[in-house]
Amino acid sequence: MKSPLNTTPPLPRARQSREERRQQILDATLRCVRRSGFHGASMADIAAEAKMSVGVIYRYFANKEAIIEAIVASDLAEMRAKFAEWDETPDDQLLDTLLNTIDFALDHKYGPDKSALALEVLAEAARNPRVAAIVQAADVQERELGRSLCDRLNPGCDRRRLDARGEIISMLFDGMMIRAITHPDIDREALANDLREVMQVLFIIK
Amino acid sequence: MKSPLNTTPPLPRARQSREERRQQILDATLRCVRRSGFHGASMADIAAEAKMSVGVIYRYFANKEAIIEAIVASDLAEMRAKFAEWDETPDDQLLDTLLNTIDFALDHKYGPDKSALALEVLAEAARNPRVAAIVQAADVQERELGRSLCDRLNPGCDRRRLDARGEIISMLFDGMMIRAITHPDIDREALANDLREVMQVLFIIK
Amino acid sequence: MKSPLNTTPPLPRARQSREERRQQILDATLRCVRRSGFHGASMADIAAEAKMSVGVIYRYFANKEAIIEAIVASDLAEMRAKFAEWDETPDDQLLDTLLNTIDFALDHKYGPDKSALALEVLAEAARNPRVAAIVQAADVQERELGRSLCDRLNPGCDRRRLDARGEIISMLFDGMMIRAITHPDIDREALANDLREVMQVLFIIK
Amino acid sequence: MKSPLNTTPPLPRARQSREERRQQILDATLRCVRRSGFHGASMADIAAEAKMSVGVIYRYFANKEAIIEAIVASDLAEMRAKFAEWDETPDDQLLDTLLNTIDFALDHKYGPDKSALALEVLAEAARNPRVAAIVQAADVQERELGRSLCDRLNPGCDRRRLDARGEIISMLFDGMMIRAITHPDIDREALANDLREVMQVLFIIK
DNA sequence: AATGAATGAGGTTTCATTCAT
DNA sequence: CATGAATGAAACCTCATTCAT
Repeated sequence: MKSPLNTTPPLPRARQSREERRQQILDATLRCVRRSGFHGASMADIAAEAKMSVGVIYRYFANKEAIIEAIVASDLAEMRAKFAEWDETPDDQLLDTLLNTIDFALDHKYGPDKSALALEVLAEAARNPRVAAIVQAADVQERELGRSLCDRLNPGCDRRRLDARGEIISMLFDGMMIRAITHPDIDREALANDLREVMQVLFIIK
Repeated sequence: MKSPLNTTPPLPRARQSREERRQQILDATLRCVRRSGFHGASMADIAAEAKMSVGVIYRYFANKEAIIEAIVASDLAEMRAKFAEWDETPDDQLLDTLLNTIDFALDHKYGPDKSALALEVLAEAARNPRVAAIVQAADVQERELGRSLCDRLNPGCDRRRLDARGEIISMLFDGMMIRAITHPDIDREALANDLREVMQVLFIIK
Repeated sequence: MKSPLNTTPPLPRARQSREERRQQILDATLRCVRRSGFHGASMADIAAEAKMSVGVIYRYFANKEAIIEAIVASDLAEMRAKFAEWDETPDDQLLDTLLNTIDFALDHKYGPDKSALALEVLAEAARNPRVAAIVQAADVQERELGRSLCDRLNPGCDRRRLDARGEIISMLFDGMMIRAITHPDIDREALANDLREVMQVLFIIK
Repeated sequence: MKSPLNTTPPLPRARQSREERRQQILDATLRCVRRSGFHGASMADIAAEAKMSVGVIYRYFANKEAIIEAIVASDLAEMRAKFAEWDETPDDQLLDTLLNTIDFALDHKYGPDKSALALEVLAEAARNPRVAAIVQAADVQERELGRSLCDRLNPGCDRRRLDARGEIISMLFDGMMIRAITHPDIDREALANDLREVMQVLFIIK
């Protein structure tokens, strides 16, 4: 012990922890990316937004791509959290819980920022294999979780049909993000009503 | 004044019309954008791909943004052509025709390039108001066409419900483009079967 | 024919040929490198020295390394030219010609710039495998030429000894470049006299 | 005197003396410079190699240049030690001792790292007057020592000739460092044999 | 009209140096 | 004294756009 008198942590620890600093950079990047896209957001922009110097960012991320990957990963983690929540719902409340998610999903996906980021990520994934790998790995997990939900709603159902139905449900939710761009001012109430009806049909196979 | 007085054409007249030239540039850009995205495609790339000099491109488009806008517009025009086709289908064949579109749609949307471009466009639209305007204007038209189709399948149905249902159908087709990225290797046959069932339900309200 | 009246070459050809432009860049780089070394010479410095913009340099060289390699290559080409000259000297004048080279070599190697560049190249070669390859490939040729000269002076001599002697002679001439740095103000006259004596011994084996 | 009043040593006293610390830094720098050259070795690299923080290095050296200068000086000191050794050799063993040095010199100069560093230093000296001054001051001393050796081998010889011969011998040894780069895979045995013969001639004037 | 060489601002990244802790 | 996070200038390189030919 260099100084046993010192009660504060031996390593003087920065004002902010390494993790906080990383998050600060990710938050700033998020704002920039929403404003200008991955390629439009320059490191200088990000640094300014995070109120840091350009150089310091490189102490926390190897390069710009690493920041992007971190954003993608954290964006996907959010969705996984949602699934975890459903996983703990009792069987008899599951269908209702899922149907009630519709309103939440609509608000979420039609939020202007949320979908913009997701589309940015997807466009990037369409070309950047590393991003594609992250996105697809996350989807594998989501499908697994989704399948177990579907299984509980349709006990004994053929797995092939289960998967196909899961895929269709995913299309619907993913499609919302595109509709949020192409038709931002829908009649959300009418849509919610109809969606609930349709979803009920989709969740119960046959 | 180009020189309307000049009756004899001393200049051997452009081998290609202005419109052909524009299209040639757009085609080249499309190939570049699919390969590297809007920002990854440089004017030099485009010029090389179009077998022109960079300078000449600026005689046909004010700047790179203008080319992008033109591409977006032409991409959307393609979809309008599809609707026009359906518009001419007799009532008694309409549902079948639409259901048969599913296979075509799957092949189309799950094609690697197609969705990449669309997502590129949508991500751009999420930020660039001019692109957003183009995309949304196209969607207004598509919805109009879609509504008339839906109306023929569900005579006398409330317009609000019609629109909501149209929205949901759009979500499904749009969602395919995202699924093409996140889950490119689906069991397309099982999916097509299930989709046909689901679509039948979606097309017929109530 | 775009303009049959135009007697000048059909391609309007830049004011300077591509080759001239390349040389202009190499010359500017040479001045910068002598002043500040390979790493000290920035692309901006080179551009300023060549009275060009930074960007144009990249139309002629892929990157800074390529410029360096070109400099290295041209530096080595110079030496090869010297050998070619000796190759055409008749047998009975060869020894005298070589001995007379000593004065030229001293002036050349002790010139302030010449050795600086060579050492820069060698230091780079000591670490950069691509540069090392260029330098060593050139040396293979030089040795071949040197061996044929040595062979003419020592007919029937064992090749192994021939090569060793050639190596020693190379050491002497290469060593001059280092001496030019560590002891720039030698008594060049006394040195030339002694060198002539020594060389005579070196050229004639045994 | 850090604190002569303080009889009890509350601060555990630096484990290493200031000089040891300096040497530690120089050693680390040496390893880094051999690996990547003066410009390639970053302060962070050096700190990591020396297992210190960057900050502490600045307590021992004003800046990076000062470290380099210290390295250059220490590199030259090594050679001086060699001369001192010879200085103590009795006259009747001197020539043999010197000739036996050849094998050592070959191993030393053809070592990959050694010459790389020396060339790095020389290239730097060719541009940086401060480094040039250090290198040249060291050479003055080496020449003095060399002259006294030559004098013992050639008693009563004219100083001008002595110096010239010394210069030529220096060229040979310095040249080895360049040959080590341009022709690293020589037939070292044949070379050693021939060198011994040649050296014998060089050491004895006339 | 067409060319493609030239421009130079702006992109990402590195690194010597400082200084609060 | 030691630390290592922070700074920000400067490095290399790219590219949309212009313009002399």
